[in-house]
Amino acid sequence: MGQRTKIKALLESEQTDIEVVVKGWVRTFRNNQFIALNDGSTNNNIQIVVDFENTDAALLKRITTGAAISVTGILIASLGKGQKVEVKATEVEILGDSDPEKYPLQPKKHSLEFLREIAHLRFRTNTFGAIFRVRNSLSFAIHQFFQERGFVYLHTPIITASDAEGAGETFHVTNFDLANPPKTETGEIDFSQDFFARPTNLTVSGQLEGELAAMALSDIYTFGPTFRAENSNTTRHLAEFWMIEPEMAFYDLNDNMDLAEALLKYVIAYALDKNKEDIEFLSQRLEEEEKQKPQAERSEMNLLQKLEFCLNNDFERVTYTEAIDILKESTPNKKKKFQYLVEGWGTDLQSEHERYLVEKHFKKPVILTDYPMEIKAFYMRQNDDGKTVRAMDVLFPGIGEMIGGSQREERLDKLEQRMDEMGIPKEELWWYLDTRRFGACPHAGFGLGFERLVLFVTGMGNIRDVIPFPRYPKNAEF
RNA sequence: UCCUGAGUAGCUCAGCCGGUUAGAGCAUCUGACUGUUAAUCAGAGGGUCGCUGGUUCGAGCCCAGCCUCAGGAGCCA
Repeated sequence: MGQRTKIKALLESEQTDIEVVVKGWVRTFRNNQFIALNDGSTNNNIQIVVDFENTDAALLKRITTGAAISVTGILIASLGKGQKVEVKATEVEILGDSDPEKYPLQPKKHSLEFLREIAHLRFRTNTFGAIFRVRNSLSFAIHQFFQERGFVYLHTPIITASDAEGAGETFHVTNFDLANPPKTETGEIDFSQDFFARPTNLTVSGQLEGELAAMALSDIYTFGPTFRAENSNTTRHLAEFWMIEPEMAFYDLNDNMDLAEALLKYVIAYALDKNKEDIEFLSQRLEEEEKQKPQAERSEMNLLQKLEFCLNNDFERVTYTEAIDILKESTPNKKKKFQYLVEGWGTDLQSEHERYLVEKHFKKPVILTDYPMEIKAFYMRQNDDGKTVRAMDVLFPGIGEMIGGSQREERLDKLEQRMDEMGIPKEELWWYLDTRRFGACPHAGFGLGFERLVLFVTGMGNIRDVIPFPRYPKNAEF
């Protein structure tokens, strides 16, 4: 018995009439003789032809949807239509049975909601096979992009003590017996007896630590899990998600934007090249889904066209102030179609405003910059006008904010002043402020939400479908 | 957390104005057929109508509370 060959290689094989061994999971078994077999190497199945008249009936009965089998046979040019090659089986071995009365996946369309409930099995569907192969490629491409440019991959801590970053609600980390935690004399929980001798939580961002490393290594990036305990119930938020956070010394905001745009284009192009078939499958899947919708709600471009369009056009770069002017003069604002009307300068943009700018006005990715200081984080570099900061948000159609970043405030006095104003405890972040005391330099960085990127490239509608086992309020199954 | 909608067979869904034994397609099982493409044909089995309580002679249907899911909003990546 020879080595097993993956189905992707078999389907691409130039040679036929050779003996092969294939292993995989049965998708369908038609007519008591045709097995559609898949091993995840490609979305396409290989057809196994069983000589049912000379095969034990008890064995045939065990070839059911979901069963794991090993097939030895001859790879031949297919005698039927619909596929180029097929495997004429000489031996079929059942590696793992799959009780058809209990196996939940059927050879038919299932709703994404149902598949979410059986996330441990949804890998076995065409859609999720494609999604996770694309996710893999995007992940690899991100490393390749940064490695080609001399960035250092930095592992920032998952457990942090500072709760001062203001990036959101945190999950606490402790080894206390929660039913009976040590108390101080005044009746409060005594964290001095906890594992780290202080309150700790899961990271909400590796940025502050990333900045420390950039102040020596020049260009670094992180790519790791991030945790937010916000009670967010949307199609674009998770409690546990993966984030890419590059941080570059001697970069200003323009350099930052250039890098962000280059990164996104690089990884999208990479996935289009490596996962053409998967993305084509997802594109077709979307088109069929769209046929259910009324004409007016269908998108103008299919998924492939959207991705190509994104590659071939410069992202629009607009300041917050310019964006407000555009929105003020926009038809939906004048006709009072917006739920939140745009009247003055200074408030944050609502989802509907971002969507109007990206999907209706510019019709391409938009980078908004120079937001009002009041609505942005303390570490963003202040502009000379005294009211805006060098922030940037990269907005994508259908997704909203894909990237959030800024040039960082490197001037100690400005930074401390802002921390005081916003009530950020300077003592806790002494180590962060030290970088401004010793060899401070202009620098910038951003955070890219990995699942939002996967969402865009796969064309999926819910972020819970582009991560293997999503964590969100009231859900940590699997 | 807020707004809207939904929860009926393994899956997708229908179920009239509150009225007899709750239906269909697919899946499953049995049989037939055997170059099929989510095979086809015939037959069969399969239900705590999300949960709890209430109204009523009678509730899948009406009311209240709760749970879960979806979409939108907020928080953000």
